[in-house]
Amino acid sequence: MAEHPTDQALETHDHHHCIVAAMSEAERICRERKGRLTKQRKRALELVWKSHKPVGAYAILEQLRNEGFNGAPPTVYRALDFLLEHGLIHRIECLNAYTGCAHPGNRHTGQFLICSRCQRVAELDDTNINKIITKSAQSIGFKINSQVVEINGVCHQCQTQSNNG
Amino acid sequence: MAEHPTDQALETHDHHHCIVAAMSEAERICRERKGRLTKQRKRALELVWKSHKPVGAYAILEQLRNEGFNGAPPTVYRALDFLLEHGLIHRIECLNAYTGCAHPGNRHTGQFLICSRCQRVAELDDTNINKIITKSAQSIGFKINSQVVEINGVCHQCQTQSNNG
DNA sequence: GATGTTATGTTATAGTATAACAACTTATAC
DNA sequence: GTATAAGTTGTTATACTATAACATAACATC
Repeated sequence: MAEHPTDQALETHDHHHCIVAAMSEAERICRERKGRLTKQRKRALELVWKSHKPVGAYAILEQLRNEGFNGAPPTVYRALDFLLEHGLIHRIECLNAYTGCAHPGNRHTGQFLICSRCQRVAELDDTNINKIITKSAQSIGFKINSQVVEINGVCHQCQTQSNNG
Repeated sequence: MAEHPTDQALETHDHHHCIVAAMSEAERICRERKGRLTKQRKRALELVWKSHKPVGAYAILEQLRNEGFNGAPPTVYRALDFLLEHGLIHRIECLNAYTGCAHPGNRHTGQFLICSRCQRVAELDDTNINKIITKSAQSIGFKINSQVVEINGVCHQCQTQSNNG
């Protein structure tokens, strides 16, 4: 748990619990789907979950290298691809970064609230948003494969306190 | 108008008209806001509008170079920044590319339907989508600055015809 | 025509992602 | 048990996207 002080200050919940829960969910899902959650994939997932801030592929790479893996970029991108495919993480397009999926299992479309102050991302899974987007697309005959909904702004916590980095 | 054959085949409307209209709108808006639509910015905007496919910054750079400008990446990114600021183009996050704004004027949030077959992008400006997203964010105290809504799929035209690249 | 402001030129570099091919592991069948 | 096929990782090189930093030029206003 060697996080930055700011990270710790911002965690109002037991984030360790998040990680443990996410990992055991991932194990279960991969077992079910016969996906192989190898050592590196597992470690990559843990690193993604380490905070609620999305992490870049190269940040993960650096961590892995610090831990003795001697990987190159493709190693990390492959792990991320696997995790994305199995719905264990999401990619945040406007940050070029990755974040743990709050409701893993089936590949689904969430909405992401990205705080520009604390950099944390919260995942909504508001089916109303999906529905209205789907409806709007259907009305002009567009067939949806996937949706990207990313909302930039300031989270509640950061609005009500001023001492954030 | 030296477009690829596929581009031409896909254009079911007089796209030249789109460009002309967009440029004159841009002139008007810049005059109004006292933004300087310089030669390069203007040319960049025209190149963005050249098709309904979003174009990357380096594609624009290459075009400009072909035309005798001897610019470097910053030249193009600056022009794009200006155009984004004045609401004349949009950035498509999941493509790292730029597309002409269908309703320029004030900086607004559109929704983008991205066709994976023909690569064309259609812009919706569905206020219902904005509203429901805003509502959902507000309900957890999140203050929105900007929204990214990008919908990947297949457009109506591509669904009903098979001869698309 | 001096001054401040805005825009562009230029060089270098940072950050993100993938192609292509080799080597190794694992699972399964024979 | 070893041959085979499938999946995973290693390795090198490179492509693509974006910005920092500083120099120069164009423009507007007085």
